[in-house]
Amino acid sequence: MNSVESDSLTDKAAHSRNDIVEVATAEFAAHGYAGARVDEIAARTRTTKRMIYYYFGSKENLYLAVLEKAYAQIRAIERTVKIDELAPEMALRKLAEATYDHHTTHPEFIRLVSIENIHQAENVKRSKVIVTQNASAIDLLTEVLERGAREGVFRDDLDAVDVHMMISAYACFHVANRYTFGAIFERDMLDPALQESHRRLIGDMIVRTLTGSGV
Amino acid sequence: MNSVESDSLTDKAAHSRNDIVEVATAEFAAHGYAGARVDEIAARTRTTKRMIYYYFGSKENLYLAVLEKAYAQIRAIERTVKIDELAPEMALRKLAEATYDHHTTHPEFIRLVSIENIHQAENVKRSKVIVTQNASAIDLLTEVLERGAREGVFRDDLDAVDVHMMISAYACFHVANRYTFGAIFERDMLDPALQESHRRLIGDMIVRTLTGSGV
DNA sequence: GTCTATATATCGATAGAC
DNA sequence: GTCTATCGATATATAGAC
Repeated sequence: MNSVESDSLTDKAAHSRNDIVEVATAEFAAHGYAGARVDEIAARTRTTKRMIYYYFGSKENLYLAVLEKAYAQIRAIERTVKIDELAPEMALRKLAEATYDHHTTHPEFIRLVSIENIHQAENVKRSKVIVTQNASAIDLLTEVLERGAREGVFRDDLDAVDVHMMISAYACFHVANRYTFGAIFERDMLDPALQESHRRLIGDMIVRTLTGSGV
Repeated sequence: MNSVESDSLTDKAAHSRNDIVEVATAEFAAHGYAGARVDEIAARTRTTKRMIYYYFGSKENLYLAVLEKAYAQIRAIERTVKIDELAPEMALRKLAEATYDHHTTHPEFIRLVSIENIHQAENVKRSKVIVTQNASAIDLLTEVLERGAREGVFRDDLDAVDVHMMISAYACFHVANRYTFGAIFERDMLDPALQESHRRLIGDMIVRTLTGSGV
């Protein structure tokens, strides 16, 4: 009996569950909720379709599990930025870049959000944990904006939700609309050769909107 | 025989086709491609399911017809702006506002674009007319940016596709992510009470990104 | 907990009369 | 061109042995 087989049953079960959720994430992100096939998910795991229903009960519950795991992973985006050590403009730029980096490296998450919006966010609404965890995403932003406003470098007529909206819009669009945009303008927004300039652009956009003047 | 019934057969056929496409647009936008039901579309038209297959041959072809009609309607967004009569900053602001106005008043279109991206734009790619028509969306923008750069009011390291990306991102996000954003931050981005300020914000954002300076 | 086999429902697509 | 009725394929979900 080798080390893998000697795992306890509960560990194996947890592993199976994770395996299923991981494959299901890819499947839902690739084909939408209705387009995803439970058979296909089962075929790509080491378990069977019977086990999916044994663990999750239904396709809908499996989708909810996928959604909660995906949303759980973005809690910590802002924590990588050391807000207090930076001038407000630089802190704001770093926060924008952190969101940009996360979204461009987690396309499945963005696609799941798109799918969820097609269904009017009914599953997100149902999950208390998703809402409360993610609403805190604007806490650090609020801090930075208030400090910048106190110091007189930021305008004070935009709140953190407004700014988060602009940041998310730019970062989401890169991933969510990659294919139609690429087809029409013949430019892959996620081309590695463009990453550096697009990363600079989101910082410019946000900082200038908060600091600049314009007609 | 009244005026309606005296319509020629071809007119009636065209009317039926339009009726089907219109209902199908709502159905696809509401449930995604796989989630949309041909039976449901038929039930909401004055024709029958048999007629849908008679006219369009398949669900996929019907979806393509829906997509082409939706994309055809956005050709003229920029034409409403009298570019030449305005200073570059104001022209740019007006172009951004025109896109914002279009997207926020055509949610079905934005939802179809989201759905199309889930399917990696395979249908948009198949339609030559969609690609060529929409690629021209940046022509006026190019003009304005070049004029602004010549006059020294705009930076010259961003091209029209970059700027179009920022504008589209902001405008699309409002509609496409309305529900998850609303669920998490308890703010409806399309609330009429916010429309004026959000419309001003997209203008600020774009103009300041092009003109301003920032850390 | 895990397998094979199968029930049950639904959906896209079609037959054939008029 | 338009209808009713229905086929055939496929999908979610479950039965029951081990």
